[in-house]
Amino acid sequence: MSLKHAILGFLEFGPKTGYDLKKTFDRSVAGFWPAQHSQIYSTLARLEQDGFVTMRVVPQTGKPDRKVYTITEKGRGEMHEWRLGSIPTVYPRSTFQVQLFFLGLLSKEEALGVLRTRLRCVHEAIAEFEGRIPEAAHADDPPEDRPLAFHTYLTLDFAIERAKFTRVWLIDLIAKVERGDPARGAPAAFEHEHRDPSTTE
Amino acid sequence: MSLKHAILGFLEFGPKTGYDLKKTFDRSVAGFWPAQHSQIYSTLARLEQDGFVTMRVVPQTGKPDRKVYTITEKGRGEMHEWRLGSIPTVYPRSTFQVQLFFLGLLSKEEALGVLRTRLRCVHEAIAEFEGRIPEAAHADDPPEDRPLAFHTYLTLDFAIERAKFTRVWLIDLIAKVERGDPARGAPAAFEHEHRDPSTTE
DNA sequence: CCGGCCATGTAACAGGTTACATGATTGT
DNA sequence: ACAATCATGTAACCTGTTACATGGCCGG
Repeated sequence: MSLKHAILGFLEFGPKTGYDLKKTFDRSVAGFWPAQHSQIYSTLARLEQDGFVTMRVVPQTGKPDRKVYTITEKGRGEMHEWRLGSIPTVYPRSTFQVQLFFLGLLSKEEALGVLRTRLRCVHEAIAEFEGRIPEAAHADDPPEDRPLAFHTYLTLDFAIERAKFTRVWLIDLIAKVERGDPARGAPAAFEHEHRDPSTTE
Repeated sequence: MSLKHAILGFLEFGPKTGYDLKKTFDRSVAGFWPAQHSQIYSTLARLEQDGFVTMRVVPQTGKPDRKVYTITEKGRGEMHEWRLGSIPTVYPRSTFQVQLFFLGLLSKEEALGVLRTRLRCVHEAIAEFEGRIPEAAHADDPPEDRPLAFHTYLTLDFAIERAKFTRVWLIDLIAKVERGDPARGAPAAFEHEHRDPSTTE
């Protein structure tokens, strides 16, 4: 359960409300761990019950009262352990790979269409990530979040480089399909123009 | 919802029972779309209700009866559309990146420890994937699944190459941290030996 | 006047995980 | 004797998504 630890991680930099946390999430880890405010609020409640954080109400006039959460020593301990612990390598579900897997019953032209569309998406993603670098490299408004800047940059860099890798891999695959040469062991998967029900069943 | 389409995709190669499907999943897409048998059975029931598949009971003696599911024309249509459609680029949640993000409050040595552990995991993953290539390249037992071999290989190749990319990226990061030179914009995140609560709050 | 910001939640739902449950046959 | 294979499911649970709900203040 990573949401719990992400929240604890942010609270290590200073007390925050659920609302603050939502903004912090959106500014930093949303790319690989998005969180709805509804989920943040309910997780905070559970963290308080479990003694990882404490809450104090700060009354306001005109606006709803703020519920400010502060991480406890127990919370810091939990977070420290989690940080050091090796995380079981879980392979995230990938719709892209499922689509790739079932591309076989398409004609060569159809398959190329899908792959090229995908390539454009990856391209756009790279551009979007790169556009976020300047903003990420500089300190954000709340001064207590400033140490986050480097890590936002770090994960952004990872995302960009990985997307670039995906791009070359896709370009490579497209070239192979275009040549009608899907490398080793291919049972002529991209050969036939259209599936013939009588042969596949 | 990709499970639905993965099931339809497999049924395009021929009628199958839920049990067969579970095995097919484990042999092919489990790396990026695992499925429990409980989930497969309930999804099949819904697919039948929606008219994407039909079911007929094949009685057996000594064993439980088989419920054999066959894809309908409607099901093929749905699958064909899904295959052609561009899938919204969803960034899967990544615990690894969350851990990376919150590495900052560790000492340099601790951080290096975590990164090196991670590197070993990636290393092992590569070895495991590569070990699966020969098995994937050859036809599987059920003859109607033979066309799956190439696509199993394709997605396996993607997984391997991506893991190799991750390996290089990690090695690079480790080197940077060792040099104490975390590149551009780093606010000395790996500098301090241990967090000092009074300075972070 | 309207939309957005502040700030909190609740509730229904969808998807996925884990455990429980049955029971004969076949192989070691 | 014991475990695995065949073959089906149910039920509780956890995580995450979407929509509903409130209400004052501020800027254009």
